Amino acid sequence: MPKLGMEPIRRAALVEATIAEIGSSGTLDVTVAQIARRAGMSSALAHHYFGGKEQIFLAAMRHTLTVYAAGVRGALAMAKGPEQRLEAIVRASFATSNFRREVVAAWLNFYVLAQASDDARRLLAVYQGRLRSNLTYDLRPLVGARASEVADRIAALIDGVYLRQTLGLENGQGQPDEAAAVATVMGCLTLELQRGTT
Amino acid sequence: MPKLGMEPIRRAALVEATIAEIGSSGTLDVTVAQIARRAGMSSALAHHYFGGKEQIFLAAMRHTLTVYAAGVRGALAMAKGPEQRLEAIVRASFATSNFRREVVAAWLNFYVLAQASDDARRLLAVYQGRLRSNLTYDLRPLVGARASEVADRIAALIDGVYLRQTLGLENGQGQPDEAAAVATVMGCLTLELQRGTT
DNA sequence: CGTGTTATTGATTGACGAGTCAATAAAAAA
DNA sequence: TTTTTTATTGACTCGTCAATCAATAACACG
Repeated sequence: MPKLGMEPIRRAALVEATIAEIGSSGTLDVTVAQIARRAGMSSALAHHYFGGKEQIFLAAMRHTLTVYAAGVRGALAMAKGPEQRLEAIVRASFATSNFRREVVAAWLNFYVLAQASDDARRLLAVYQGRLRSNLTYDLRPLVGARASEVADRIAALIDGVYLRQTLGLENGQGQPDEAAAVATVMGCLTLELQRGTT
Repeated sequence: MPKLGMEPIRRAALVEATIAEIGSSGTLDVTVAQIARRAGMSSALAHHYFGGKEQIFLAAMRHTLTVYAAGVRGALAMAKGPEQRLEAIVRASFATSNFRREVVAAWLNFYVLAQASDDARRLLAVYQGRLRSNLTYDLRPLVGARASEVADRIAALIDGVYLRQTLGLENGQGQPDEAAAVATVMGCLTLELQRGTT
């Protein structure tokens, strides 16, 4: 019984199912049929709306990125001063909406895809650019000329903490430890701020 | 014209070819035939010696890990005192033998595989355990109780720097910047050491 | 020499999966 | 009510690829 206006609903369901399926298999080697089944439709319909497997996955990552960006904006909105803003960025990076097992798995696979797909590479560059720019902006008043260098370090550390989550959860169950992740990064950041402009 | 004692030679060739092939495609989606062709043999022979695709890849990573471990041991051998030893570990992590584009690509895919394959997970755990243990051992006299925390941070940073290399090289050519990588990690480490036991 | 062992491959099998298409069904528009 | 548009799927095509196998060739050894 086809109802109208299904497209956005189907798309959203597929995006969600894609993340879930990658999270549960760990791999990008998920069949369109699997994703579609989880989203409650036939694989033909998935192809109909997205065109192809890679496009489904890119849409999923675009969505993840959007959620992440919104989180950062939200956290920044209520931060006062550079220090608080920096902490807001870090906290947002590990906020529960992004820092779930499935999402982390998707990120990891996204990095892999970025090596082969130009579209994925561009998308990833957007994320990295934004993060870097956000960090540098608020680091400038605190560490001056070192802002750029420190931003790189913090960004790498954030990515590294993500990366380690994928394995830390040996079991396959359980969610990442948000507080520990924030502490790890903030520890480094604090030291950098104490050092200041040198 | 079959010559005897080919097995070790073939195995080595396949291991090397695997890294190269993954490096050039970026993906783990490399066919056994591709690897075998690059190694100068038929795919049947590759199966003959290794049994299956995953085993070929695991052998390649085991080899990479061995080379890495040897590098660390070598660097440690000529380091005097904890500070020098720590720097040796960091430098070895980014030594040219490990820190090549293809090898980094292989690492990345290895992390992905570790989510799905128990063998890969175990192997990765070995690496992480060794790194952590090496770092903690030499951090203890310098930062005392914080050793464990700092080791985690440094290890995450190292992994993060690796991760970022995969994308930094937008072109697909060019090799990672060893000096910059070392500087990034040592910068953090230096701050931690300055802070000392607090 | 035979006989067994190691090396090697072309050809084949069997499975799986992406993407297409024609057909069906319901709602909306005319 | 006919017609068009949107939704939806089962069935099919076409490739690809891992893995197997039977066959061939050279060497070692008694």
